[in-house]
Amino acid sequence: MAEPTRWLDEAEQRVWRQLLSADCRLRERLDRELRVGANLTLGEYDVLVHLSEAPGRSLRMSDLAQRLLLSRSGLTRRIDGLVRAGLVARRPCDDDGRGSLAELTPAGLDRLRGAAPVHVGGVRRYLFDPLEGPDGLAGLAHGLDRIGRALGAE
Amino acid sequence: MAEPTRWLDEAEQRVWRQLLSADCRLRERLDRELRVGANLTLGEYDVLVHLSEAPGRSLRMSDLAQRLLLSRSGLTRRIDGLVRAGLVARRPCDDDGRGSLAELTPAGLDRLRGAAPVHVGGVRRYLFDPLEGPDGLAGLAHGLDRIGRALGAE
DNA sequence: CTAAGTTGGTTGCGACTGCAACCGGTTCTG
DNA sequence: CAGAACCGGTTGCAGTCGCAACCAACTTAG
Repeated sequence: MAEPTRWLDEAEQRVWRQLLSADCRLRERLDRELRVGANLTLGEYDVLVHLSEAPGRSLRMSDLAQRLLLSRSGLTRRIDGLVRAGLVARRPCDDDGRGSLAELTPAGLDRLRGAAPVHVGGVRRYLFDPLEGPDGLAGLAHGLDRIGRALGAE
Repeated sequence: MAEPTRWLDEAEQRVWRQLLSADCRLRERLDRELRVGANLTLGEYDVLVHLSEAPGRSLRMSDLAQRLLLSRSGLTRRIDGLVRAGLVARRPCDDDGRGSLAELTPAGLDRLRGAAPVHVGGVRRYLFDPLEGPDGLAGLAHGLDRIGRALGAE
């Protein structure tokens, strides 16, 4: 085999670096806005969103960890913090003695309602407004979809 | 003011989540491949790349930190590791007694040459191959460019 | 029914990061 | 030519993360 390595041309290199940079700065910005506007981390916000969309406003820990692209231990600690803050509660799982459910509390739902406008505003401002245009969104969506499939494959 | 918050529609929500997910998994994958294939972190690789492209294969610490989107303290420690590994050397800055230069060593350049094919292969496999197609790259590039400008503005 | 294997969640540990404080060197100001 | 303000780099500290080890509960095989 020993393929001779097809290097990246100028344009590809620029796109690649822009992707890393844009994403990094985007996360940073949104996290900061969320912290000052709703006293929530982007990661914590993500937990609340996923729980709020789940039936019963609750999810198994492992399930939630997978959706958040987080290790199980990472989720354990993130939930610890949210429990301390009273935004999430742990419940034992009825049909599996090992399991825990993370459940959104009323306070958690309130906090989420306060945070959502801040977050959505940022996403609009930094992501979708700049993409405004005919091919922008569709092209990006298409590309991301195919990248996602490639990542999910092997 | 008190705008009524324009929520994200279904498609926008999907794009946004895919962007976060794709980028997260992409970084993870590339980092892992680089670790096993060249014994380098993605962050360390990034340092070597930037140094190798700089005149004199060296850069001021602050300058480098900015390019890497890293805090100064973060860079100090990343360079610490690379110095211990013999891939980078610190040199005092001639025209400014406070400054330090990070300089790529010959060993660092060798290591970079070994790592580059691994990294480029991954970027091709997970980013550009999936984007193959007429509008894919151009659309994504355009979008990223505008996002970058929006992030850089305020 | 019991023993082995598997799965869900937590904990110890080390790695990495940013912020704030700090120190020496530089530049501005009177 | 001082003294103040500033700047570049490093360090203490706290927060977050993944991996490996662990325990308890479920499942499967004999």
